[in-house]
Amino acid sequence: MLSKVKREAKELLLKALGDVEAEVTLEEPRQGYGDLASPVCFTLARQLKKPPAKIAEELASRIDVAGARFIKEVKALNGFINFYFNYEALAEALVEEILEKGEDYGKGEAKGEKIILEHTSANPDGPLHIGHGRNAILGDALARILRFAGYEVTTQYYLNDMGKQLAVVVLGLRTLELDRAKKPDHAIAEVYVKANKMVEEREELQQELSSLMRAYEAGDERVVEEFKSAAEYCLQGITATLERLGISHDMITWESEFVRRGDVDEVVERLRSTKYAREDDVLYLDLEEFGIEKELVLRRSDGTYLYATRDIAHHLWKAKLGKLINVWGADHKLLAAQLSAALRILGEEEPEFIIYEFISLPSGRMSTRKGVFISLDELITEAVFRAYEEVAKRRGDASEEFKRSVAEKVGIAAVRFNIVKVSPEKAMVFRWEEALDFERQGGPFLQYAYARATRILEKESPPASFEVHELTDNERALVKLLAAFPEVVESSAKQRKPSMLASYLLELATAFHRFYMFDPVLKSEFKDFRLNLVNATRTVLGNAMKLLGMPVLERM
RNA sequence: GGACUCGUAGCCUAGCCUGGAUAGGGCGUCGGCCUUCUAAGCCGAAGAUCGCGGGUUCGAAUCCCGCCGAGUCCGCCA
Repeated sequence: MLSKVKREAKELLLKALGDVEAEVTLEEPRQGYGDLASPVCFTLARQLKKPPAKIAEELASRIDVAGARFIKEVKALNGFINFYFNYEALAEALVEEILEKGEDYGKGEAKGEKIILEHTSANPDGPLHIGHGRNAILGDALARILRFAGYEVTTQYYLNDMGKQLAVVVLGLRTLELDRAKKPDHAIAEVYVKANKMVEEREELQQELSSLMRAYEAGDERVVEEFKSAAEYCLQGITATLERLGISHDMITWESEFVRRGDVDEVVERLRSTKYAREDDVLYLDLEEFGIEKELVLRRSDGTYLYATRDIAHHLWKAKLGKLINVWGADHKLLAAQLSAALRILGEEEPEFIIYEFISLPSGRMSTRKGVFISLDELITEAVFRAYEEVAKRRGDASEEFKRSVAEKVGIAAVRFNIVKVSPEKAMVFRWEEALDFERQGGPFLQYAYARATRILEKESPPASFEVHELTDNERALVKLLAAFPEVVESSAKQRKPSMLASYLLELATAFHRFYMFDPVLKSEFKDFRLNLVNATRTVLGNAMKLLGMPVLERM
């Protein structure tokens, strides 16, 4: 809807410009300068050899607003052209559109493009820690946004089953007891940490580890069974955690598939015949031409392949399924560059990478191997517990079931929102006080706005017809934000930035809370319109929260 | 040492890609608002050399260059 208004403003400007050539841009000005602004006169100033303010005034006086539907007034100020909306017309058309489209309001046209979105992909050697959580939450939000924007998205978990980590777990399971009472991924981590120590301390185990890995690569039936059951057991725990957060994957791809199917041999042969290949006792690619100093080793002197080699084969395979997007941690930047270069050499399409920086502890980096990490389970549990205390304090008289259910949803929303609202390129330091401090503008703040809207509508449902009065400032702010939602979805998808949607949600919820404070609905003479506005706001809040995977609450 | 990312009030953060009018928020601090649709809310105050220096531009937090500081990576690991 906002795009319609922008188009109208642009047309008015172009018409007033006549045959003067200029690139007309529109921006959203700060408060007090109208609803849309164009700085076009600044670029024209040199061309016309006149001060911008003068041009703006002439231009503004030439704009005829009479035939416009959503623009009411145009003013020149400080060299800018400022447009003022006809909020009454806009509100009427907008509210009708939102109520008609409902859950589909903001949805983009089908783009006819398939996307394979890889995210989470943690090694099956223990539970997800909060760093993996950033990956999963970011990836899942992105998947939801892309789908809503009109892309056909398949989410993928790439399971790294050929690494040393899983082999250490398997080795450990041969002698150590698996604690079946524990959540599977946590039990596996316990074995992993112990086994790692053993391997470090006893040399003969390192031999055993290598032969175990070779046996797995060769497809030794008994060993394959051991690896598979260990990985699957761990995965049970991991998917349980993800499920609690509302995250799922459409497909899980096992790394070992590419080796056994011969995909890796094939891709190595292809790369070997290019001019970038070098071969002495090892086979590697010289990637200097791509600005990468570090050579990429494809095959060791003992003839085995490396993780990166297998990943090239993996990407070649999945590129056939659609456009590729990978959510990877910052530690994989070099690998991402090397992988891209290798694919470029082969003339294949390169994946797009969403790189996120690390979440570290005040004491430093997390490490599953050392057992130094905060698991996502811990974080969720603590957040839900904290939420429970809050509900108990505020709704002490409510049923136990109500308190538990609200606490779960508030906790999940808080965890997801806290992570998704900050840009991925920002490194985070995890502190419990901060993670559990339900900040004023966090997940619960959004859920509360939704619940407030719901409670009003429970008391009285919005009538089908309504008259629009002259809007208050709070109503205008709300209308403008609601109108912008489809554009926010579109650019959030295009820029692959869920955090944009998070910022939008905060603005929308803030606008609604303010409206709620100052503009009574049920006791208003404009009740009919306001009920509809509340309904529209609730719809958009719900749609937007769904895109971030946040549960909504009817009451809290 | 090299490559990449980040640097915005005491703390956290938006804006940076695509340059525009007084740099948005939040936490914390101080002061207000529940006889009115749930105060997980709202209003107000104080708090910013947008790391530093230069350049481009009518105009720079935003683009370019240099420097400083932090993080990450630089295995025949995954």
